[in-house]
Amino acid sequence: MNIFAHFQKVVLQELAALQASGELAQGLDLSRVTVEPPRDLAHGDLATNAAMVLAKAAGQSPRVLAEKLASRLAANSELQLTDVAGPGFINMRLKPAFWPRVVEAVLQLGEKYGQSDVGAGIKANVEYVSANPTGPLHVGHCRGAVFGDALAQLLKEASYDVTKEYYINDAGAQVDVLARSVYLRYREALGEAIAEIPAGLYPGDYLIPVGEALKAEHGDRLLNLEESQWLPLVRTKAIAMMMDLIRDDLAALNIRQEKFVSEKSLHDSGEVGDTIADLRKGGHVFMGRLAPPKGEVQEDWEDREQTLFRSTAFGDDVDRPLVKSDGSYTYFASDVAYSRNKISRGFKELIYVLGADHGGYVRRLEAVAAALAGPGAVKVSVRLCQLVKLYRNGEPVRMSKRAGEFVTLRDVVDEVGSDVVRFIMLFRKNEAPLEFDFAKVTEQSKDNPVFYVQYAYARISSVFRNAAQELGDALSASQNGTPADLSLLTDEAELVIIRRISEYPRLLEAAAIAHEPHRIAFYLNDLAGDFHALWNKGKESPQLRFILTNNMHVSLARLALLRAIRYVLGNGLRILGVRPVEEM
RNA sequence: GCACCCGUAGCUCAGUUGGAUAGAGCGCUGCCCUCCGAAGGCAGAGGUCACAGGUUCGAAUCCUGUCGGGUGCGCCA
Repeated sequence: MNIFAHFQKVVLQELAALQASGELAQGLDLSRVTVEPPRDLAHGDLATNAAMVLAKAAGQSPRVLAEKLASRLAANSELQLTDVAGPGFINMRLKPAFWPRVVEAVLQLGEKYGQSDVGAGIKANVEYVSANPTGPLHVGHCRGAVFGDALAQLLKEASYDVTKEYYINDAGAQVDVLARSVYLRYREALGEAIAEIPAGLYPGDYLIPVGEALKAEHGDRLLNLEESQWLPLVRTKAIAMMMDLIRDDLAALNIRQEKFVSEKSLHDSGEVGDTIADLRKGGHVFMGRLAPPKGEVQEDWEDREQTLFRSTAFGDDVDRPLVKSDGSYTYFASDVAYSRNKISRGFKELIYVLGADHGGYVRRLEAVAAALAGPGAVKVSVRLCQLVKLYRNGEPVRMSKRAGEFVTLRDVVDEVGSDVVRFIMLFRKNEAPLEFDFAKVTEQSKDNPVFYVQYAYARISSVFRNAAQELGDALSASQNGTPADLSLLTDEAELVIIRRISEYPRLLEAAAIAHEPHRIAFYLNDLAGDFHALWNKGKESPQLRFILTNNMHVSLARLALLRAIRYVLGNGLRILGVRPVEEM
């Protein structure tokens, strides 16, 4: 139940009636007609911009058109009063009897309340994390991981057919470096003294178990082989174990992607070559020269003719090379093949969650999809996540790049818990930098949104524990179908909450369309604030408490409202991937 | 040099994709509470939405330019 969508329909019906009676021109563009909550409650419960949007095309003044529409809306049985305000807004106030229906709808729909069908029938692919399989995830991966996961869930709640995906970069030079690093650990496992890890290799201790696994599997047989012989073996084993490590890290954040695509497999299967052939057929590939990059002077710049993808035809800044000077494919070439792979699996929306340092990739990813699928056939949406700065009691956490001295994702999750990490990472829009202070995020106070929201949920749960004792049978009867009289919810603080709850479906839909899960987090913080305010009123005025043994009807109505609040809090937290807590 | 992101209260940030008198938390000021319905409450002050133009009924939001901060710019992945 989305009351704004509901009354938008009502407004459109009345506009059609005006057209039928000749009071309004035919053939108007009605797509911009909206029904929204007004910014100021004094204006009413709903407002429509219909008159202002249509005035020009209809050849009428906004105020006159608004008056006509308002007088028709005034006859609606659900509306108490309508009036025209400002430049032509129509403000509508709902009859008080309408609000209980919102609460009823929440209680009836429960965990489904707020879900939308805007994405029905749309296959969407959300690719996130996709870190190189060369070691454990570090804190920098946290934000994209949480963002991608929450976005995927948000889209699911809006009925998109979502696949959560990870692209394994297992084909480049960095995995050969990984293999050589592991080979050293293998020799170490066999008893050799390896001293310091040479520069250019991965020094981390997390590779020691890989060396030992190789020893267990092969004994000392690999020692006598040429590098060209042992490297593929070692590499395969190392990548597999690194991916297990990464999957464990993600699991610690309750992230489980359902599809892992290997870059190497795109080469092995011939898809990279096929894709370039496709592009060539489409006239998107040519031999040409690139201008040297501006800015920083590149000493090893070599002007040469090379195989290029004409991405400038789709709005990119420069054309992109597909083949390196040694004849092998570029990373970009396998990226193109991966795009084609996704498109061939039927996805209509390709969502990439990347770090802010990948801003330069947006245009070329859009260009690739347009070239492969045709302009506009597949929607590409790149979400860039800005950096996370770590603090401890206000002091920046220093991270040395030497010798593996970085803060891992696991360090952070182990210290504060996945719920805190997830909520904080989502309590900022993705393109803004984020500060993460270990002290602040675990603080139990109003300015810590994680605590504030979870506390609201826990407080409600606590009310129900007490109510079960104090109200007993009457409570269980009301939960088993005997409806509470919700018209008894008349306090302003209660109505504020019902209004807030009524906005949730609209908010969820907008957040899904905009790919902005942070809106859910902010909404939950607001809803929690409304609830805490109501709770505090009950401290001042005992007659506003939830559990009233001397006024069972009011008490049951308020408990019904609390149940509705708890559903909405729970539903929102589910999108964020944060567990609700029954008690603190 | 070019491209992209950002610029909103003293601080940290929201702002329902163009709506009405721009909001929240912290901090500040003033009252209230010492209550396990605990991990405080209520109220107030605080704004040239970086700046200058433009688009229209209407702009923090869209377009152009300027200033400031961040990120990136072939044969790495």
